[in-house]
Amino acid sequence: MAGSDTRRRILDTALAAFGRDGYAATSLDALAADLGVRKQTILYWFPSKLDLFEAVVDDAAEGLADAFDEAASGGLAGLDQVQAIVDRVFRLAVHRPEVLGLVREVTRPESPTASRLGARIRPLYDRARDFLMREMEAGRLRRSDPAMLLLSLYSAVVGMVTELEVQRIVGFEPTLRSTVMRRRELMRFLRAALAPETPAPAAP
Amino acid sequence: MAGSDTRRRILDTALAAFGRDGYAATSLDALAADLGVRKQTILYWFPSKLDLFEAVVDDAAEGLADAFDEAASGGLAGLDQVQAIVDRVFRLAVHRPEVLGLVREVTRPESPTASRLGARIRPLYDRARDFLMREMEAGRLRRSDPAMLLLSLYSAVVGMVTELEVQRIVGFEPTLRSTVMRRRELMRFLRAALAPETPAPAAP
DNA sequence: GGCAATGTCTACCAATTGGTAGAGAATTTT
DNA sequence: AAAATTCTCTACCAATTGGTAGACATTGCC
Repeated sequence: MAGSDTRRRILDTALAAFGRDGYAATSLDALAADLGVRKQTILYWFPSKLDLFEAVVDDAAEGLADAFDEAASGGLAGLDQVQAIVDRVFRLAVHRPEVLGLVREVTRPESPTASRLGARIRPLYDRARDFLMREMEAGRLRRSDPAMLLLSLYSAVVGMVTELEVQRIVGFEPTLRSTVMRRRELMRFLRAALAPETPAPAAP
Repeated sequence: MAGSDTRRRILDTALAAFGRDGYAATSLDALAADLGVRKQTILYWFPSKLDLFEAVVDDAAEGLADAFDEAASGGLAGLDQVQAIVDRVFRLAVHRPEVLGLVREVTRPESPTASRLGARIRPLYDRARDFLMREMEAGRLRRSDPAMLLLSLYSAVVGMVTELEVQRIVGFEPTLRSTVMRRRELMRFLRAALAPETPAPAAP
């Protein structure tokens, strides 16, 4: 049963590599070297590079779904629920940035695995849209097109989280403190955009 | 002088390819085939693939700067100026999605050309931050950390614009109408987040 | 016409790529 | 203990990669 552990290790290392460098820039040889193993061991567990990539995508989608489930299981409502999910995604992004890098990679226009991720993500999307619709009707969120709003949310969160390097580019050293600040800023941003028209926050 | 035209064509085609498929997934042979030319012609104008990529990045940065200049030269203020820039970026993204794809490519954690784009983009960044700061002090925008806000803006705009494929993934056929709607939705989002605390919109 | 510069090409090349064939070790099953 | 299964390895391979060397054509200049 030691082999199954190898499979797990391959998936993890491949996720990191694909998410960081992309599919094309990741060679099986480099991957194998990372794992301290021969390329043929990888090809034993996954018949081809593309098969490996698809398995990694499935694995990552599962991880994402779990994270959402966890954040959505607290029975929260309105902005609090939104915040819980944003926090969870943020946490995921901080200690496993590869996952979001992989999402970015798979959403390339030419990616043959886009539909694969789509099928895995679709249920999450539907749930999120239903939630937003419900909260809007209950007056706990500003009313707008839920599908569009969800895209905006996705863009804001993933964009902010993924584009860490942009910070570095413009000379923003990403420290722990700046990460905390960014999350707070993002929440300010989201709250301002999502809060219902009739404001009731206890601002200082 | 026909050669200089070749150089231009190579830059354009390479920008499209790098922006769509990424650096590693773009081969000089494929590029040459696209151009109806031999790979060695490319290597005549650009000594290596990396040199070509850097030239493409410079070219794209120049294009971005021009777009910003154009949108910022109208002497607008507050949200109107923000909207003008968002519109401009949106327009660029619609008929030249490769440019933003390239930004995404170059902001990969391992990219050796990140600092190159950074140096080209930095002035734009500084100008934008100064603008936001001014507008906040004048009370025309909600007060917050301008650098952070700028990142949020960047994420929201580029995220929304770049992740067109996410729409497709969740079954949103990107039509002209949906594009218009998305821009409107984004502006709603931004206005809600950026408008000063004392609201004065003429909502129905 | 001669000639030099410019630009595109053919002919190669070494290195790397994903992948195949099958040997050999370790473990489990009988 | 023998046999079968599971797993990782060595030895290759054809195709593709970025890149070099230099022939060949075209153009403008004298």
